[in-house]
Amino acid sequence: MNENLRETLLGGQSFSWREDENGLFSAVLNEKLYTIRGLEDAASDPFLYDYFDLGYDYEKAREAIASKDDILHQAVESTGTIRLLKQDHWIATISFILSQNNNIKRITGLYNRLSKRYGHEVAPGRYSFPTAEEMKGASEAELRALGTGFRAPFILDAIEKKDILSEIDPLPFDDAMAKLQTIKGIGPKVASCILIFSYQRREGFPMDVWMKKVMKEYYPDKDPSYFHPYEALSQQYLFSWIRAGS
DNA sequence: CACCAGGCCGTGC
DNA sequence: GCACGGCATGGT
Repeated sequence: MNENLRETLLGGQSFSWREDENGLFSAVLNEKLYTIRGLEDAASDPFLYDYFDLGYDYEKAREAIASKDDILHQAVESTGTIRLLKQDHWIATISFILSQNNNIKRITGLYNRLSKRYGHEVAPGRYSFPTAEEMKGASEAELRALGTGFRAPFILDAIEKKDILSEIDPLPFDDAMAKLQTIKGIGPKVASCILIFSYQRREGFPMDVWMKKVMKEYYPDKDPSYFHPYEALSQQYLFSWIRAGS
């Protein structure tokens, strides 16, 4: 089994995780500090089993994607298995609002500053990401002071409209996309990330600056439906591949 | 100094 | 409908 846990956890779908000098991954989730070395440490924990989507056959998907065309074959073979995490709706929403016109390193920094400021300490020096309720009293000036910049009013709007997040699940994909985009600062790219990495919608295909490059160069006459039924996973492999230098 | 980062909003046509 | 500038901040 060739799993690329580092790419899954630190490659841009979650900003909750960090890797220490011994190769251990840790994150505060579900009011607990989780520390794992590999997926085998997650299988026995019900929360992590769900979070890591362990019930899905990623090996089968990987093979299906790799056999689709030469580019996908290269992309898949360039890395180990990438999974689609099942993250908390609120955390994913704020995370990807923070992600716009930003880079992974700085997004992670903002995530941690919000946690320290509005969350609570769960283990020494480790803070939970704040719930919408915990962020309720935040002001725009305060959020800007933490470095969120022009995204500050978007976060405030998300707090205001947090109830939307519990109404997404039953909706068809396009309706779910549209509903998420009623929150300021959420456009098509951010909405698709939220749907994939929190609502298990595998038909999402986030188009960021990297993926626009991939599509223009390798799939000029194609659109995301070409990758059906593995849109999201194909996108993850292509994203990882192009970002690593193809 | 420039340009970029897992984009979106407001405006103008 | 599409094109464009602006936007906070930190890194290269």
